[in-house]
Amino acid sequence: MRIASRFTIAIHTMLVIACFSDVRKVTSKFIAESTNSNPVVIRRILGQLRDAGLIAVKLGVGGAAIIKPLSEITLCDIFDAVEAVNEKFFTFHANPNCMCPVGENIHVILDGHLSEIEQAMYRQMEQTNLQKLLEEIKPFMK
Amino acid sequence: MRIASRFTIAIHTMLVIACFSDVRKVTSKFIAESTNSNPVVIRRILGQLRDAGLIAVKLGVGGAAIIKPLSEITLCDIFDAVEAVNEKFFTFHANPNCMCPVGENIHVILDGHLSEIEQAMYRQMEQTNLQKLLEEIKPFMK
DNA sequence: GTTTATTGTAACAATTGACGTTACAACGCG
DNA sequence: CGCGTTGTAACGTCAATTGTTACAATAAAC
Repeated sequence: MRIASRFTIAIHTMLVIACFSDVRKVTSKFIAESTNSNPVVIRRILGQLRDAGLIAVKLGVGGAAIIKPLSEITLCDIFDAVEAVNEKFFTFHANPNCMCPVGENIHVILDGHLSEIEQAMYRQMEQTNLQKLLEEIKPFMK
Repeated sequence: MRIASRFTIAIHTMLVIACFSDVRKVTSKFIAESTNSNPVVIRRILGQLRDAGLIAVKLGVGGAAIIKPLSEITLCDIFDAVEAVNEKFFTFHANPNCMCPVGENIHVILDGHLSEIEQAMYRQMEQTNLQKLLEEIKPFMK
């Protein structure tokens, strides 16, 4: 099991925008060069970040900017933006046999525990925001 | 992003073994019927659970049994058994551009935070063991 | 010793999702 | 208008998951 690289690319993307958007125009091409990805892939991610209300992207002239205080954007927000929120984190096998006491009750028994695991991950993701990450990068920048 | 159904099938499998192995022979076919899966798929999972030291599988005559105290087998053990342990949980995009201050330092900055998220999930998975799950199922079994 | 059910494993197909790529219409500024 | 850029559709490729068929190896039962 793996979480798609889309997540780390999205974080990287947000940091590039945060670092450069007042200095220069941050286009999908520029971000693609920093992430070693592809402008179209980046535009898809930018679209998701925009739909989540985290950034604004200028049509025509180009360029992305962050439209929320950096300290209020957590890794959780970015994760939710680029990984389908409505999808279940854990995949449950379909139609367990209800003639078996385990199969009949596995959902009732397990759903709560699985949801707690997911929540633990989310709580931790909420602990890190872009402001914090930016402060960790700054010493390397000058 | 999704965690493969292998994980919930493995939990289901362990519960079936725990419930029935002293009453009857628990074969891959029997488990496949309860999970609505396939005997070969189950045998693959049984192999992983065996390699992790959680169960023993009788060759020839058939049948699986748990070889560790139920209270000492957590969802974490099962997760580690069926999801490749050596693999990274988060996929990092390859070769970020080291000519960019963000690309150059993204790994140093992010690795620790990502690892904390992963650990939070693991800590929660350690909170639930098979003994607990079995007690939750028993009322339905009578 | 033969029969029987079962495991372990290889091999393959089907499906899905991620990522990259090409192409192009729409957009907005100079 | 001309230019660079975005948004998006349409594909191709690749890897992982799940299911399936097939079969040798195993061990108990008879």
